[in-house]
Amino acid sequence: MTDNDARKSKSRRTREAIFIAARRRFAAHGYDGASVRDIAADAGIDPALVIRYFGSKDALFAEASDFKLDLPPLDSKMRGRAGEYMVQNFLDIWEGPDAGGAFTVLLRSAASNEAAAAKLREVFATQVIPSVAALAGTEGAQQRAGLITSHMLGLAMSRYILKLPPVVSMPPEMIVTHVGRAIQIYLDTPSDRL
Amino acid sequence: MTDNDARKSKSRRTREAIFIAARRRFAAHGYDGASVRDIAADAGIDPALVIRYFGSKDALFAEASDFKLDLPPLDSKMRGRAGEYMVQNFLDIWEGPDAGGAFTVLLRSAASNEAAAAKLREVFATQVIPSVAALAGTEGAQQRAGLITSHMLGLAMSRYILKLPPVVSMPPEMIVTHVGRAIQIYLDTPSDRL
DNA sequence: GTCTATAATTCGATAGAC
DNA sequence: GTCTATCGAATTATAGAC
Repeated sequence: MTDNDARKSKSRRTREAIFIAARRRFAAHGYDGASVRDIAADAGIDPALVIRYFGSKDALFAEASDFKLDLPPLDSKMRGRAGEYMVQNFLDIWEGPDAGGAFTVLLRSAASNEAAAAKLREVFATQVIPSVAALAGTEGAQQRAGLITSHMLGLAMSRYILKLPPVVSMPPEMIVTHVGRAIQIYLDTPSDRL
Repeated sequence: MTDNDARKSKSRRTREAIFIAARRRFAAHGYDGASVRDIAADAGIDPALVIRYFGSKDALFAEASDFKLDLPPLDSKMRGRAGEYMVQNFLDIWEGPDAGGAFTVLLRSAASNEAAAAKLREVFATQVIPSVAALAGTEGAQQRAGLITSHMLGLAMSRYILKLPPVVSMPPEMIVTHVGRAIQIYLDTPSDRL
């Protein structure tokens, strides 16, 4: 390993440290509540380096909140249990191995930051609606997706952001069962009854 | 009307102007996004007066976000349609004559402001849970209220905060019908199946 | 590649004249 | 009762030494 490689490697690790600290700070306190100084302190480096590596706080936020929902392909043969499946997948995003991730960053900030809200709308339009359309047909897919998202986002708000005690202590299986059933109804409602 | 009365009256009107401007600013931009200077500019007065009348920005926020859900009494004789009734009532809070009110202030700020989140939890505990308990019995009332709130808050987030296009353009009757049915199921589920 | 020092704003809050 | 002037702290971002 040459000196050049060593430097490059250290540079990459510094950038990574900043990125991880930023995602955690943004997730915990939102865009406004997380300062560049705080992020730098968490990462153990100087605040100036944050700007040097990412250009601006906005650019860092954009990168920290960029993510794919990664909805697994839901074909029509699993129709009957798609609701439960979607809720389980949603819980995995929040509570799985890489929790505290970009989704928390986005939702927490979106309420008072227009850029974050716009990105959330984009995720909805490009990832949620097509996924619902693939499952229940294109007709009424926007309304179905809207109703489903209304429930899912509220679940995330209640459980992870506001931390309403009864929702926090609810076991995952209970959430999957009940919310899954509600989602299933939204998927099964005939288009002409929407 | 004496000089004293006139002064008092003007004082009251100034305070009112500050309060209205504050509620609108907080509702539109959240706690952090609304500065005392902005609020004063909207009210057409000097920033120092905001502090003079309310003591601090925190105190002003507390007053602007204080509200009662004012859930109408739901007795058990309207059981079958309670879900739709609750959703209609919820829509009225947001879209009725005094929209842009304290609820918007609270929800928008709660995502990144712990004080606002705490107040929202208090509203949930002291107003939502008892109302659900009166309707469906005390057994499992917390879980029922949690599931119902998960849907309602998500609806508010989608329609009023994030403004997801399909949810924004959804006619109220459609929301009442579909979300009302989901709420109804949460109310009707037997306690031993929760 | 990293840090010190600081510029340029913006914030909430205060003191005191009128 | 209202405003002018300003303080002290915090913010993002930059310039330049090492």
